[in-house]
Amino acid sequence: MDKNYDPSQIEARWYAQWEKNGDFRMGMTGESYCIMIPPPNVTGSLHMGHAFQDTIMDALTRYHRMKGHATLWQPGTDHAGIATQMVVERQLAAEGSNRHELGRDKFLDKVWAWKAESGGNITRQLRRMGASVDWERERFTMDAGLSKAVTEVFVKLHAEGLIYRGKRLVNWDPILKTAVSDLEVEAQEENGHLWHFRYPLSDGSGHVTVATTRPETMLGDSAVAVHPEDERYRALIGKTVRLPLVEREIPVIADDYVDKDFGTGVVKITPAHDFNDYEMGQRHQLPLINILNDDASINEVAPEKYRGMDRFVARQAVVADLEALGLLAKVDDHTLMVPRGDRTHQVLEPYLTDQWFVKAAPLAQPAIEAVESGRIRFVPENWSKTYFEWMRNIQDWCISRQIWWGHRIPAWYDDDGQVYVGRDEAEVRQLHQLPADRVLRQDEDVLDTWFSSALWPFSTLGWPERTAELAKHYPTSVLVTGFDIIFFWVARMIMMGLKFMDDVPFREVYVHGLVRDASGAKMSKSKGNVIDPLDIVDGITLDALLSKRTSGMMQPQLAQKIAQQTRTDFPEGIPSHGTDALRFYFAALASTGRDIRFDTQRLAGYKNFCNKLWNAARYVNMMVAEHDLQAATVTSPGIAERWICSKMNTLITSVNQHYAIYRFDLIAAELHEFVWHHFCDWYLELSKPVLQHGEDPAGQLATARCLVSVLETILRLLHPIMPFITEEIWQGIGPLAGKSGTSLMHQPFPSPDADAHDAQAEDEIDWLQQSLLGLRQIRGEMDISPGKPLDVLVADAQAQDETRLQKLGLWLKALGRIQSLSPAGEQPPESAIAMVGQMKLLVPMAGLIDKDAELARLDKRIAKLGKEVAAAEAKLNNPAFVAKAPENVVASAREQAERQRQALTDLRNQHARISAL
RNA sequence: GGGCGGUUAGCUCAGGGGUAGAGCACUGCUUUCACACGGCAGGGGUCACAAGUUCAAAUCUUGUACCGCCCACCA
Repeated sequence: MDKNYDPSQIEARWYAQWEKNGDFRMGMTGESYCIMIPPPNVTGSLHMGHAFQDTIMDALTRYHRMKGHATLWQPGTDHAGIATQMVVERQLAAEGSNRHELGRDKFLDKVWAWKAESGGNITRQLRRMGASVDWERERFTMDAGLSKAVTEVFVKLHAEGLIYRGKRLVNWDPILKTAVSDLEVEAQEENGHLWHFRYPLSDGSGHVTVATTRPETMLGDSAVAVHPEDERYRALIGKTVRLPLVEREIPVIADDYVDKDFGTGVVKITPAHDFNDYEMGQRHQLPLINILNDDASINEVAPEKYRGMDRFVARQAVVADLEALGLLAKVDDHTLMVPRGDRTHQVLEPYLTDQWFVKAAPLAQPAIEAVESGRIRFVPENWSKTYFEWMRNIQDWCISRQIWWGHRIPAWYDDDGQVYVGRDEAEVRQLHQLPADRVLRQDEDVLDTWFSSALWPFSTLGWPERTAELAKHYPTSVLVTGFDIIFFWVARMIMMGLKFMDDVPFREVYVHGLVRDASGAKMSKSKGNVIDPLDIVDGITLDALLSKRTSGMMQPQLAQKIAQQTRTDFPEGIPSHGTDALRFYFAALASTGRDIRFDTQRLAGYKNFCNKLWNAARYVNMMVAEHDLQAATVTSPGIAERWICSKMNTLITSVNQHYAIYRFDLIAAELHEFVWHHFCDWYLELSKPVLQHGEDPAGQLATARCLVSVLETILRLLHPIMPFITEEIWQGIGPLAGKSGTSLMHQPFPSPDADAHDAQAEDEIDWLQQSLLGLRQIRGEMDISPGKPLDVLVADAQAQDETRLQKLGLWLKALGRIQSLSPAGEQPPESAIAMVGQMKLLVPMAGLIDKDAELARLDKRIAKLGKEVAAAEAKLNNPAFVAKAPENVVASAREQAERQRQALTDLRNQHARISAL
């Protein structure tokens, strides 16, 4: 083995090997453990969020695979309708073309070509992360099979009246010229104005003043509303006003939606361009006056002057014209929530169009019950509240999109405008007995991408066919996802799963946090703070990082600032850390639900951890090389072996428990603690005197065997989180431990063994550690060089101490660099003392220790202990404590106080003796 | 307006009624034959604030402040 751990070397080899051997293949026998990957955008690339999420899913999958479960981690990608179409349209724009020029079929060819070109990117990156997905089962939401599932679901829901078509007010993106769902609207607080306009009463008796944040919509007003109990305006109800500029007579109506205290208490009503006004329009049978074209310019319904103007241009014109007429009462600054599209970031307009909707409430009800009853459990639990909140107020879901890339809606129209829904045109004709000469046109629209994603847990398993894998792996075990798509995806999968599979799609939903940058900001391309996980893995030079962050920007003016920040944050670029270190880092930070602030220093710490493990393995390999581990010789474990096995058993129990509750942070912390401190700092050190200087061949063999077996167990424990380094080391260590098999990933995950618990061994090694700690403190604080051999005297040794000195003397001497260890006798020389229970270890001061230094050391200890004794006594002197606290608490407080008092007395005596010198 | 988080050592985070923990950073010693990406020892926190419950509160209750997120129709 090389002296230094080099991840790039190791990681390059193993993934290809595993994949070639079919190691990730779906299991079909035994208990199912199945995770569906949240399908990333097929043309996208891996970001930190993916890397984090994939680490968790891979750790779970590998853990359960090693547990012997029939695992399936189902991979695949999403066609991401709007996002992908936008990318290709941008490419066309760069070529000076557009999709309309190209036509639908040619445009779709282009998209497929782009998918073929860039679609492998994210799956390659997934491989680099070590993801043990079953690539043979990779799916794409636009595959024939999945498309068939989409059609099937659409047709069935439509037949049941759960999908309907209707002219409704929807959120309209005037750039994309498509409807989007409520969820795709991002409301942003922005500074705007509140304009107050006077609308003259038709009878000439005056005017009412209305307030609006969108003046141009007044062109489509069809009423003015007041609160029915508003004294000020009671007399106006039923009258009409003359809408300025348009010169239309519109009624003054009463509706208790109006807030008397906001603005003037009079609201202009524009049913075709505002969701509330739409509702009110329905209640009062007001006409819907649509004044916008699909690009949000003013249409021919408005007065001629405004036609063709963009909405914002029209806004200024309307304000100017009203002002000229003396009808502008005032303008206030006003902050308002502006709805913007999550893709284009443009202001969306409520717009009246024909769209397809899913009737959500009937589907939501069982989905709510599934979580209430615990058939689906959120981790952490509090996310269920968010889920309930949304589901109980769910609105119908607009599923049609006026774009080209996606699943075409399976509906056909004849020339009379009749709509027929069916699996294909032939079925439609047959079902409705349409004559062959009846011309049918398929609906131009495609479905919302999330419609197909909602079917992912069963469409990927072959539904609507009743496949064996569907029977085996549905419902899946857990969904691992971010909170941002609970509504978009999680809720909808639950609704669709219950509807079409009659069972939940997954039993648990593990909701992880967001990966943020070092200062806590969300990573985004426009902020230039994105870190590509693979740059952490492989490393990247500053120049490459700079060009990555500043090229292809939507806002090139930010490039300089981003470059500057990047130079500050990563003056030397980013060194290579390897996949295993990054994965371990993610695991260590994955405490439930909390966001991760990316911290390169902590990450570097885990790279060091890999190096530590690597070198521990080198040591083990070297030390056991000369022993025949497979020899028939029967050995019995020594005290150190019993100790490390006992500790390891505790670890195994804990790790298994923590997997069950998704506490990867605790798993990582405990593994780190065990490997570094228990195994390397202590057990490897304890093994050295035995193997190097011991004269007991059986003991040496026992030690060698234990080194190998503990290391081999460590590798199995670490493997789900750090697959590469563990596999690499295991290839050498596994056989030494008597294990056979081509890969560590199929070895059994360690399970606890009650017999391994050994309180006596733990007590004895603890005694040894206390003794060594005491001596090292003296060395440290007295500036005695670590290599300087000591002569140590022992005083006040109890019977137990004597036994332990016998038993553990070899290690005490070797690890403490003690050249002689002897009884102190009646009149010991003045010494620095280390106390281990009653026993005292004396390091004679002569020639070694400075009197003042020792006094200072004692002062420090006395002060510290004195405080503790005072606190303990105060507690025990409190009668309420003694009377009311549980007996065992009082008893242990007494015991501890007694020990501390004794130790304090010893220290004071020692201080007095040294002072007297 | 409603809901959910967070506030613990310089930094990143665990802990969650019984005398404060980790990693990194810091200080001193240390290149001894697994590892200097290392070893040994050490310093460092009135656990945001206030009141309450309790023998005992960083931990439970209530309130306050600040930070963050989600949802919501006030024109």
